[in-house]
Amino acid sequence: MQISKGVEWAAHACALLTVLPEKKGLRAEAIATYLDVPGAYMAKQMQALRRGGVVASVRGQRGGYCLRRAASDISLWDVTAAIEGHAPAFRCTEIRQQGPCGSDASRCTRPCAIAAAFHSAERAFREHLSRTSIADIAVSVLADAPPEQMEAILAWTQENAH
Amino acid sequence: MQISKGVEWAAHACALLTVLPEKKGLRAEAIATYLDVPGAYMAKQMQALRRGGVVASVRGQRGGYCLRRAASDISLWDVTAAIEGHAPAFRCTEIRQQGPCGSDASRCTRPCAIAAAFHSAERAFREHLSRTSIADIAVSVLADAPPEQMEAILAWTQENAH
DNA sequence: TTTTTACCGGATATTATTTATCCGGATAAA
DNA sequence: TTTATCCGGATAAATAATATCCGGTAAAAA
Repeated sequence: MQISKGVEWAAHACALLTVLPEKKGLRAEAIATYLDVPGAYMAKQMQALRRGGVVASVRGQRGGYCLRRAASDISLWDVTAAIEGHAPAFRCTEIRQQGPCGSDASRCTRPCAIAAAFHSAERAFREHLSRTSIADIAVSVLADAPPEQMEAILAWTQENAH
Repeated sequence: MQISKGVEWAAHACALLTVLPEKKGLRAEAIATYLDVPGAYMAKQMQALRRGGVVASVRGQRGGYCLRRAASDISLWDVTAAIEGHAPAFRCTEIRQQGPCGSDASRCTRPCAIAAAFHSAERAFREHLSRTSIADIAVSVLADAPPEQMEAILAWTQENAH
């Protein structure tokens, strides 16, 4: 039961994009350099974020990525779902229908009690993530940063934004 | 973000063990036959359940597995943790300390905001599973079963219990 | 119009995890 | 002593996660 590290990278990338000047974008390679992660794979995650509607992309020279909505309107669940997909983590293989005492398929209209419990727990997980926005993350990160780091971040983004 | 199917098998196995007569056990191979899953791998999951304190085992001839506590005192989280381990699904790699604007390690006493959000969501997931017991599952399964299936289950367990 | 730069999508390779089997040893009943 | 079972480790195959590369497309700049 592991969450891929692409989710962590994507979340940090979104937090970085919040400090971007209006109407500007950051290249995938620049984001990878900022986070110190492999560029090619980071680019893959950015494409997934785009397909998930989290970020917008501009192609060609002076292209790059920026958030598609206000950071307060993008949740950690949006980011997670974009990278990992919407498929439930618990996969019910209908064991109750198997074996010498298996239930008849026609009788299995209601979901299996075990699957129902896991899906309910996953719903709680999702709702928790849905309540935390990228804006919340960015605020928390910047609140902990000393003034000189804040300046460094702003300077870096100004320098690398397209 | 997948939950291994060993968890599903283990949960069904525990539900089966609830209908076992007092002081009796079921062999790993018998459990596998009942659920119609590979015997060798099912045996592995039963060993994990034992290490996790969920079931007790008796070795030698007429050996087998039985629940270690009352079914109402075993939660789906106990089962999940026994199979998948207690490690959090989200692994923070301290990206905030990396790259050209990374934070100094000495300043990172509080957990990263992203990691904190995921761990909080996971806690909600765990607490949900902790509130569902194997007894709840068993009751729900048996409530849906027609009388002839209930008889078949009881007959099968009587026949295969040691 | 041509060149340059960057995203896009697919193919591919590598590594880790999951799924699955097997075997020798320990244990307890027959 | 024999038989049946769990136990733990080694091993192997299948699947998923991690990572790279390349040809294509789009858009700006020269």
